[in-house]
Amino acid sequence: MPDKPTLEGLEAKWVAAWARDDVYGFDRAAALAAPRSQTYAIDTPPPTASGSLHVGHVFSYTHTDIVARYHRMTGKHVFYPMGWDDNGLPTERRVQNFYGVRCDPSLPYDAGFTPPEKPGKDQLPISRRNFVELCEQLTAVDEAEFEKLWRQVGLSVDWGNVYRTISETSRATAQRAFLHNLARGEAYAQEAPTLWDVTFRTAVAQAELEDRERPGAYHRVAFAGPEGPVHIETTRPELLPACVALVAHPDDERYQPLFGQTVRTPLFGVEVPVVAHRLAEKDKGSGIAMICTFGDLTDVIWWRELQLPTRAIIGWDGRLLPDAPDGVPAEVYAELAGKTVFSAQQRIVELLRESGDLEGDPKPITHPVKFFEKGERPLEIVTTRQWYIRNGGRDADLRAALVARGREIQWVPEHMRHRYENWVEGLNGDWLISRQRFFGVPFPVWYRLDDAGEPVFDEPILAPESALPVDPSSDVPEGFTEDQRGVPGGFAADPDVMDTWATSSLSPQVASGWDTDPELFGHVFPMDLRPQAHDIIRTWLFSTVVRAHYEQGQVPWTHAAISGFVVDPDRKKMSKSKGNATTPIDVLEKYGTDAVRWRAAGARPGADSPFDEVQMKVGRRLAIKLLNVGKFVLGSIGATADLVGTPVSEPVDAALLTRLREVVAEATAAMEAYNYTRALEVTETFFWQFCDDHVELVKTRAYGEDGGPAEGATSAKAGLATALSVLNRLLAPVLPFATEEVWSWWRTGSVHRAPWPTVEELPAGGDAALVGVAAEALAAVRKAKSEAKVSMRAPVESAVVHAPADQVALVEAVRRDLVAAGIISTLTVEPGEGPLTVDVVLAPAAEA
RNA sequence: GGGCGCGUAGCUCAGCGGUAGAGCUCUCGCCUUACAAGCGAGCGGUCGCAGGUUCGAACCCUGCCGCGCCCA
Repeated sequence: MPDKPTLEGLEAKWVAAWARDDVYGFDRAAALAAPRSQTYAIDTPPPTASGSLHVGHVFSYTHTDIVARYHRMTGKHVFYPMGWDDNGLPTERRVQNFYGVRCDPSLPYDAGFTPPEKPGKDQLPISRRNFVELCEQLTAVDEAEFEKLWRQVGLSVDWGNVYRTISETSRATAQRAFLHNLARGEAYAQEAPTLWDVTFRTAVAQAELEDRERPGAYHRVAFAGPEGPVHIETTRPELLPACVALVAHPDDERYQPLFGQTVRTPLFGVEVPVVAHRLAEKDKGSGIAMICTFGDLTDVIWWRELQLPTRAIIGWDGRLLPDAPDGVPAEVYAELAGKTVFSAQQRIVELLRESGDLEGDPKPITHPVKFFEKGERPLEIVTTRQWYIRNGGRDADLRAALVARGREIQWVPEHMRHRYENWVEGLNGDWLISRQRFFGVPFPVWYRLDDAGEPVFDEPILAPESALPVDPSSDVPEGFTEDQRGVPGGFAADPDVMDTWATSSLSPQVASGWDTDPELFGHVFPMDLRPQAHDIIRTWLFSTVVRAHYEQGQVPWTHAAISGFVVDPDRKKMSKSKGNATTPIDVLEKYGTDAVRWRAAGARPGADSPFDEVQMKVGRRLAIKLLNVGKFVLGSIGATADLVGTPVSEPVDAALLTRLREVVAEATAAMEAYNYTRALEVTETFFWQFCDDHVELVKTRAYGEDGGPAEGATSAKAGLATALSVLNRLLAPVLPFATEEVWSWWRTGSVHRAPWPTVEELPAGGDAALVGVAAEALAAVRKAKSEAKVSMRAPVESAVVHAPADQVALVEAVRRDLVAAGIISTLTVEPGEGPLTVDVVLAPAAEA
């Protein structure tokens, strides 16, 4: 035990010791030999390896760690893996920026390639394989940094069980699950209009959309009707060549005469029908709108339900296609071809003005526009061939089944269930899982090429499961040779990769060994806990439920614990992109890990909490206090381990331990309910009362200096030792470092493997009410001294306690300690009316 | 527009039918054989507003107002 205990250095010391002693390893054999209820399995969120961790991450991962530590102390085998989400677009972006390269799949692999020292002005095109290698290299570096931070945070994960979403196992798992989905008809490919990000040149899923308010303008444009002009108002006049119909509401009397007739588009003179549909809004603009292929998702619905032709004009790059669509005069379209959407709009507006078909000036408005959440340009809709997994967006029965799955999960807090149900019930399409990107899990699919070299999509060639994982762009399907790749009569790889969520939605399967250790998987799945933040309920949580529903016919976990965000003083979510993120490492070093964890524990599940450095000091103070009281009880007072649990003879000691039974019961119930905040609160409140009142009351007796019978000293020491042992363990999940330090001074083994305290290990014979009465009496004496502005060591000549009749005996019970702690010469106890009061007469020497 | 959550002391939050709580801040004290990075005491609130139910309402019900998040 050090002379002057401090928090500094505890992290380094214990992180190393825990690793050396494998304190947090998962004992597979022992777990499998025990009943399932003795295992606690956690589906840890794999952080985005290419991202950066901020204080918000530290908080939420700490929440999970507190739960894990609690369950470990109750004797369970805690299955607590860590994952890194390194596959996907964020990594591609980081590699592009870090090395100044871009992926050009048409280039050959360069075995001797080394990336530039510094990114150049222009991005250097490199082959897909070289690009993927850079992704692998950089994520490995990033992941090592993450692990270091997590160890410093004290996460008790099993570092022998770390997975990566791009690893061979993850790729095989994702491909196998996909093949199963395909075989069962749960996955399919379809050529369909798709929301498309023109910057990243990839399709995006509904879950990745967000609406952003953007300025726009209504352009009032005249179409030539049978009996004069028909005016529509549109924010996207550049889509005029893509117009296939006009639409109004069936009840709209203004346009009923036009239904079934045709009108001619301005500039292009294309005949388009006027149709009726319930989704047309009478009070929006002129009440009649043009349907284009495609301007927005409503256009897609109209196009599909009304069986309209397709006149696509926007290409993958967001520019107008080189050729006019069928039926649109090429000569008029020619000068628009190749323009961006923005410049095409400008030109069309000029042309409409010249032709007189634009009425008045455009009316500026602000309206919501759909964006890819990671994108900076509005999404377009292009028709492409994509892979989907059915998620209920087009099937009410499936939707209901998935809602029912959500009800099998216990949500913490309960109201987060609504987020899930809202999302599932609002789905309007299946889950688009293919991405036109490079660093991801490829689809294990090839296509035969016909004599014209066109892929035969109807008959995909699937990789055999025994061969997984495969890379169809380098592996060759059975019955073909590499020289047949890309030639007529040969074969071609499916060029796409799966979206990251399509792999991370299998995190329970990946982490639990579905593909590698069926025995383990059978034991730990469904897992006990999915911890995550509320922003990804619609993505990660939902997609994981979908995959387990299909593959295992079960929910993937029994509980979902949803953390809130750490927000800045303006209540904005902390995030790197907003520039308000606090780097965790500085805070951890300034206040110590335990202090930061203490603050994290103060954020209840689901509740956002503001980042406030002042609060860190409070946690730090608690951790220091624990070191100090430990040193005092074990050092100065000389309590020893063999006294833990030995009988106490003094009522004050018995009362303390009986009161502690209530604390243990309440803290345990709270932990079982995932309410670590409440567990800490009751423990902490008791802990400070223990330090400030109980220790102060009994220390003279414990020293054997109060002149009373000698058993009193033994009783005091036994009470202190027992309480310290219990408090040490109750605080261990939140303050792993300080508690381990104190534990090491007098016990063997790690406190984190010690049994969680139970009510049974504490005596029931005391009167818990005595704790409060003793504190009240002591406080009254202290108040007298404080008001007299004298030291707490000032002697008291006489004190007269007026106690309610039913408390007189309790005051008598604490007499011995009260006299010693208050340095009271004569203590009288009298029954009185009202609350307990003490008349204090200070000894003359003490008065000023 | 729909859903969910939240409005309690200057700040952060408990309490969710029976006399308004904690921590921080602030003020005033105190070297007390663990801790001055400490200890003691004190100041501070018509519990968002308005109705209703009840013997009794921060707490239950209704309606407003404000804030946040999710979804359109």
